[in-house]
Amino acid sequence: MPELPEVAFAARVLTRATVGRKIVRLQALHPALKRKLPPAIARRAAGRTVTSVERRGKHQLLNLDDGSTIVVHFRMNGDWDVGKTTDPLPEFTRAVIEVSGGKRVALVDRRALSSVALDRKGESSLPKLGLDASDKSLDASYLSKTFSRRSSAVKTALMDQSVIAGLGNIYVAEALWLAQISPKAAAAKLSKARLEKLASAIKKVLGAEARLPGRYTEKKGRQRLAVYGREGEPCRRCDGTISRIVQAARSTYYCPGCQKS
DNA sequence: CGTATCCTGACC
DNA sequence: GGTCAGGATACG
Repeated sequence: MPELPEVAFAARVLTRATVGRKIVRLQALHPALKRKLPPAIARRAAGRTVTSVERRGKHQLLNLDDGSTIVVHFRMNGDWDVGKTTDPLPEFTRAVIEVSGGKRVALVDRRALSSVALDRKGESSLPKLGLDASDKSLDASYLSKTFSRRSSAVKTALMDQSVIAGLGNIYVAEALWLAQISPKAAAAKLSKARLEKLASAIKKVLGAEARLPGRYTEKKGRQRLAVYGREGEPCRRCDGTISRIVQAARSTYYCPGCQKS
């Protein structure tokens, strides 16, 4: 369930479950997660109080009262399951945060690609992130500035978290369709007018997702996607047919009829 | 820049 | 049994 609106939602769930509470136990259960969070490191979080939860791009940060931070990334499939300490852990639980009051938050991720790290005060395992995709100041001049130095296709540029933090494969496809820009278009060569269209398309796509009930992972949610996962289906805007290509080893869906370079 | 890789389940 | 998956990064 990645993509920014879902991570924003997850961060709110995490806030309600943990802020103001003391961490009783932090533990990675799966070997792949233990590599980044070995038991000896995880134990440092015990006894600390969660002061706040932040989201940066698709990372969730739990700030603790000694200045350390638990940094979580869901990658492809991660999600929170909030329950009581006495509840059985859901299937595919990869890490657990137990807090005072008998609550526990389980990180559920069948692929085990999620990551949890504990940074000491002053450390940061966060990569360099660009402007947050939901930031109001995202506009054509920001896009123009960051695109100018790169030779990549606009789709690849938008997926780069150091350019814009929080955009994933689905919303990039949807935003490009809305803006009528081909994913193959060279990022650096887009006109200011088209970048303006793109910036407002990004806002529109993220805004709509944040407001609507249900998620795109559900059948109902999929219906509002114009191109993602719709190879071979008719375009909603022109008489073209949605095609799928591969860019940077990821699927790209678009309409060759109305999305131009 | 593109490609391989982490990991495991779901689906054809 | 093969292929695919919404992410990110290390590598060539």
